[in-house]
Amino acid sequence: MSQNVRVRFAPSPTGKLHIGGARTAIYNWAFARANGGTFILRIDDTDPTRSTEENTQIILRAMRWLGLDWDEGPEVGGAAGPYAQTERLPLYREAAERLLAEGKAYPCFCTPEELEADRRAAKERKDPFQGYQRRCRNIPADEARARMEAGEPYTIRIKVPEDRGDVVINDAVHGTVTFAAKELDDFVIFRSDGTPTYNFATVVDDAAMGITHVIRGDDHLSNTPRQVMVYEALGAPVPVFAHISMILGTDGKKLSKRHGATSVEEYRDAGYLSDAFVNYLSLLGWSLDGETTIIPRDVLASRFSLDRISKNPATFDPKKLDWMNAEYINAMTNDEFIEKLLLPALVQQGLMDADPAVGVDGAWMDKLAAIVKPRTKLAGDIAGICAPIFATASSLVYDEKSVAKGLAKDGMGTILDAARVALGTLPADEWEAAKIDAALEPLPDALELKKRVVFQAVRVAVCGNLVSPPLGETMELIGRDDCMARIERARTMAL
RNA sequence: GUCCCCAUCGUCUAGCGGUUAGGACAUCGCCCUUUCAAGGCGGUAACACGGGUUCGAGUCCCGUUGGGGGCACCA
Repeated sequence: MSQNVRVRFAPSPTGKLHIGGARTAIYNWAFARANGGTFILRIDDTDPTRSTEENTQIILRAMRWLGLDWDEGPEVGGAAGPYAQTERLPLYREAAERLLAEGKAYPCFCTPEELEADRRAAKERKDPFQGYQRRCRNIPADEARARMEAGEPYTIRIKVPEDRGDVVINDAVHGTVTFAAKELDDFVIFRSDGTPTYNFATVVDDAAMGITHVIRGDDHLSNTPRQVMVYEALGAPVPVFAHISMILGTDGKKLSKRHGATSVEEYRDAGYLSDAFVNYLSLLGWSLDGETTIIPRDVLASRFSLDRISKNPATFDPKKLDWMNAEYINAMTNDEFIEKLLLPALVQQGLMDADPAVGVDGAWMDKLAAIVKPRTKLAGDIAGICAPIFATASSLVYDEKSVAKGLAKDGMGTILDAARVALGTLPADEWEAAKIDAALEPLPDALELKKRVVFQAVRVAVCGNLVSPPLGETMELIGRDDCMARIERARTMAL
């Protein structure tokens, strides 16, 4: 890539940043980074009725969370600004007037009704060409000017050159795509209300901003020949296109609200790690080598390439995302885990003082992290795992089913009594996992019961649940006195 | 309707004329184990269909079927 790569992500602030948009942003960003290029963020808000400032902020926030830093765009500025289309209106007008003056575009006075009638007629006579019938294309220039000056409403249409042959697009992912010349339409570039249409504004901007590669969704592929017409009329070089396939829901249908979470912020709030999320999304339609699945963002930023983008539409698989998130969590050091996930979760649950300096025993915290980390798939799991540990003998919530299955049975009281005695021999300063385990270890034989039954009973007594992290570790963290008190309390539930 | 795109395990994909069709998620089994995780080992599972081209086709060509997208004074 010898030229200076300039790419852009240009979302419309008509909604939140969704998964598909996020992936497009990631690809653009990664491509720029891998080629020492410039990544531009532009807000395509030419549709004032659906665009909102609030959505723009949501998108910027999502981009920051994803860690996709832009070199030019809102808040950082740049030489090619401004970076919101509503602030570039004069540029579009200027460009349209130039095309008008050069005879590369013309005013169209057709009313919506006339156009609709033409469309219907074309459909009825099964005309292979269903586009604009070019009624106004040959109105003499002076007549057109007179009607415009008289205040007659008009749109501006691009004039597809008579001799323009087929439009051949060389797409970086699809290869050569040909659109027949007869399909080309004199489409509207300026509305009668004086605003530019998307296909025009985008090209004017991309040309003005020197965009070299347009990486965007497949849904724009059919628009591309139209846009090529604009580039040519403008006399601007046509960029390289890379059309990436859509992301589908688990049912193979286009991703929508009914597939559950579709916006980036929902994933952020659900407790996914930005790194894992970006890694997962980058692999939806791209591969490094077909083998590697864990791809840290710095590798993505150095190894991303257009030629390894897949043509297939991809189905979003939440299960794999979950796995990847757990993978990233597990790869964290204990300290990282404590700082980024454990502490914040505990503080949020009110289990810990907001001031991290208060009441945190480093060694204790490290042991907690060691048992919580491998059990955490999502940040949201932490509170549930920690709850029994942070409870007290009186506040601990006993799970009904667990009590019924593991505690409220004949002979269980005997187990608790034996456990209390065994643990009672352990001095407070020797209350550690290995010694707790050792103290409990002879019980099954002594009581002539299965290991499982014995430990189940103690587990439910101490943790309130049949499921918990390893007993010894857990009991060490809970502390001697509280464990004894819990067993005491549980004794009343056992028979 | 018309134009364009797409087609390998359930899912994401590797493959770029000769492979026991590879990896990952999911799933199943085993090991570890006092429960749950984590980890280790192993299994099930795919070239949509039909024609060509070729000594040889998952790979190239055509068609069919099936999905998706565009065809607006929406982006």
